[in-house]
Amino acid sequence: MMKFSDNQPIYQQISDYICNQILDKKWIEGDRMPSVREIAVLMEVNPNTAMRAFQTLQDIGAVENRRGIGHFVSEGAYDAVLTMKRKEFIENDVPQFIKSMKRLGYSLSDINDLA
Amino acid sequence: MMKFSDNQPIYQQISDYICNQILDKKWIEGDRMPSVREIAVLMEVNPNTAMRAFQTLQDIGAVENRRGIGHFVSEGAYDAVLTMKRKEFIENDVPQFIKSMKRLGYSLSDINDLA
Amino acid sequence: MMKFSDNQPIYQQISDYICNQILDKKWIEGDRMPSVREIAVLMEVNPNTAMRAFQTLQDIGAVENRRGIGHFVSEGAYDAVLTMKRKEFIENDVPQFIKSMKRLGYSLSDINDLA
Amino acid sequence: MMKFSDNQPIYQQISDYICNQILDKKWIEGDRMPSVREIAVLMEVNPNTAMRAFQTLQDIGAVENRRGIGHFVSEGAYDAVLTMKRKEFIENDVPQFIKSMKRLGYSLSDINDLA
DNA sequence: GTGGTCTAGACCACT
DNA sequence: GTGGTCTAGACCACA
Repeated sequence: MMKFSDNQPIYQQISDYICNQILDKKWIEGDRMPSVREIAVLMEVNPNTAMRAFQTLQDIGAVENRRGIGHFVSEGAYDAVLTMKRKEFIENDVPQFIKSMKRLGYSLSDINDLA
Repeated sequence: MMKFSDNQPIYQQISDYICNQILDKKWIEGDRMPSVREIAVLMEVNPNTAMRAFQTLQDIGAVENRRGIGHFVSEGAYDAVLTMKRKEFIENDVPQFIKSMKRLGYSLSDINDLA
Repeated sequence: MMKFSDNQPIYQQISDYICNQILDKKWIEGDRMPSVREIAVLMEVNPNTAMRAFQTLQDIGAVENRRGIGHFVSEGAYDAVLTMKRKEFIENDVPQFIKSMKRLGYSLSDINDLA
Repeated sequence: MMKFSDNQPIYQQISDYICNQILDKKWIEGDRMPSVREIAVLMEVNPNTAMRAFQTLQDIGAVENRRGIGHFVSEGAYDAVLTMKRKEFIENDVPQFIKSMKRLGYSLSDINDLA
């Protein structure tokens, strides 16, 4: 169902995947998400690992839990995730990318050609 | 002396730093590099960690060891590093960057404005 | 209708709420209580959860069930609840409160000022 | 070595214990803490459980980790913990305590006599 | 030696 | 059924 890379913890890859689902509006606010066990089966992962993904999502306010019922995409999840990811992107990814780019002798128009 | 991030091994951060010194022509081919111990002290790092950084540099042919004397920037180091880093950049960094960028609703011209 | 905290079972929060109604003499002995279904709807809770709240109240003798009719505040409910809650308060809550208070550098007169 | 209560997760009781050590100045900033495995043995708990305690402490900034070396009481831990615990106390514990107290017919001078 | 991640599987409280 | 916690034990990367 899903290929995991080795240089990042699986639970993080799962929570990133879910964030992307939210950003792509495939899962919208209020939606009930698959249960921990379902995710575990779908992604061929231990339930604990799936659980941990949900917990990190809860920490950033993207997901909330109704006890005994399941996890839901929380109110304002889209904005919360978008804002957080954009901040990370602008503050970390972009400067680092630009720095590497310049060091390696490329310009943004080169990137444009590649994209 | 140097701040290390948590999501990447320290030895790799050190070897990246050295690669950048080479790319920026601050250290050029034939230069004698600081000893493992000097690096360890300067960067407040375990000597084993500094050693491991040198080993990865040796593996990619950027550095060579003259026994009993020290480490030197090897012949052709600049080209070797540049080629390798460019390959990584084009194959991994650029596609990933573009994907994030699109998902977050930015375009290359936005990036241009930020840079 | 009601906000539930996460660190305590909902059925317990409901039964506490009802105990408080009794202590505050808002519901007095012999009063007919809302039905399980009514509670469930009002509090947006699973009927089983509401049911369980009633059961714990029955266990401590605060509520009695007349079959086919409904739940009633039982004879002596006020005294029973008061006695039980006081015991809990003196034996558990007070010592724990005092301990936290001291550790955080407050005295009872500080609390008095806050209250 | 330590008795754990049933109505709170063990990992939380451990992290509370550590917070108290910090508040009581038994462990001060910069101190190296026992390793995860040591804690696990001392407290007769699974290493994962001890680990989780450390992680919650890291989240609140009381503890930091030097990779491959161990966990340390972080700079400013005392203030961070004190501030956080005080906030919780004033905002949650005190009002709730006062409310119970009044409802059960006690006054602060009664509490004073008990303390 | 250290922490970090993961699996397998159990048990529990709650809805 | 749901999530939450815990154990036992493994493997890995890192210092």
